[in-house]
Amino acid sequence: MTDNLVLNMDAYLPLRDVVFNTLREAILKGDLKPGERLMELQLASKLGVSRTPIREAIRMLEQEGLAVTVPRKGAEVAKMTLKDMEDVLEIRDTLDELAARVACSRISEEQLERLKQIKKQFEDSLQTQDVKKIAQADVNFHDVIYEATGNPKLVSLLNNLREQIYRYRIEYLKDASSYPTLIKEHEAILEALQSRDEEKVTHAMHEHVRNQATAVKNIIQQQE
Amino acid sequence: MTDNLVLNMDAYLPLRDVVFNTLREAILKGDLKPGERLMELQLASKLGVSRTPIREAIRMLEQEGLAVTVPRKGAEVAKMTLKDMEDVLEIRDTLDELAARVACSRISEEQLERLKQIKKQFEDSLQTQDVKKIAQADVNFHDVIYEATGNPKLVSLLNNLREQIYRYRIEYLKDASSYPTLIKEHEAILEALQSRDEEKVTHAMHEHVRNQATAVKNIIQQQE
DNA sequence: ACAATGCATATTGTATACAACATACAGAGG
DNA sequence: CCTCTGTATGTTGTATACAATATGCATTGT
Repeated sequence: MTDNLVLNMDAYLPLRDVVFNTLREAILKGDLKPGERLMELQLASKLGVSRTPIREAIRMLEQEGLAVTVPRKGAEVAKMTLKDMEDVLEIRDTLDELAARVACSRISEEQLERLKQIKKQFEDSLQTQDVKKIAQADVNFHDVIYEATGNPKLVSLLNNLREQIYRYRIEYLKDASSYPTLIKEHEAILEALQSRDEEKVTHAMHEHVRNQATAVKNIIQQQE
Repeated sequence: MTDNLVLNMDAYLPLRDVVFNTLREAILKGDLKPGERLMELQLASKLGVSRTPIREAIRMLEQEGLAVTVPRKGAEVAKMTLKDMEDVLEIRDTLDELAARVACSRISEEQLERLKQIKKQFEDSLQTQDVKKIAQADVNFHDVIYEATGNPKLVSLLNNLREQIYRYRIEYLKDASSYPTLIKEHEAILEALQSRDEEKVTHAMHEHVRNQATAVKNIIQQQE
């Protein structure tokens, strides 16, 4: 029998996951604003499903830190104060450093090659002025490093932390004056990884994240 | 009007939270074993509630990493391989070090005093042979440090990581031969915090966590 | 004997119904 | 005018009903 027709049964996703992804996207893109109420019936009718998958999705968002619910009052999009952001950035700094250090010894030649290409793509994206494209290219760059750690739990933690600052990072990337610095920092990280110099890698990554942290904090303070 | 009768309305907890806590406890205590199926109807009748709160609790456990669900198959208690545990311990090591470093500069005199008392309580608990009591006393010790960071997100992350290794840590604490080392390590951490020596604190904490990590890994290997 | 098929059953996925509670507002009473 | 209370309404909390799918087993055909 020909086994070329194993059409992927991954097509199915429970509605709760569809709803979860949809709401998460909406929150990160800013379509759902911090403090905005997440009313089950309203969301259900808007998304054309019943309350059940909505509720389950909300429970998941809650655990991701993207929503907050008060019993018998309902859920709302999580607000991020400057303090919250500082707390997240403090953790992210440390874990990104860990990821860099671990990746340094575990990254494969093939992954290094891919990182080099993606670094170029990032630089190209800076020309486009398309902020979301730039953000995605940056995400890709760091994802290679994350995956090189071979630690899936670390990867998902870092992705979660990144999510939480996404809204503000987008603002930061609108400022073209920071691009040269970004390029240099990526360069430094790549080179350090290529030479497998743990000291350099962690330092470069720390520098990179710290700069971003400062920028993000400034943006929040401006908004307040 | 007398305002002394503000009896706390916190008495109410949604069933989903009750179920969540119950299941989490059961998983951590080992009453629900890794790989064991979490069937909604069965749990519902056992806990005397309907499927709805059970399902929501499962979604929460899922995000905590304590349960894994396959669509249309159902949820089961997460299995922990040696690799999974190593991944968790790698993260925990780094974050505990971060917590120690941050706490070092932010811990109050009052908290230091409390830490000192709790350290004594821990030492007392070692005499009792009651493993769960010892584990709790150890948790208390570290909790003071966590809270001293003033970073709630870090606290909840560390609690979550601790949860994931709880089952194995219990085994580790059954071995009385490690007690003297534990006492010394706690002592070193406390002293370093009292002298506000960041270098010493992080080193002591790293040492402490690393020892525990090694022990936990040994236990898992024995079990396999 | 064995593979394929169909059927019964168990279980999850989703929708809906009902209950409990919160909120806002109007009206009664002071 | 103010306060309190009752009521109407909206929303969440929980239970249940129904649909779709997975699983195990018996049966059938070869």
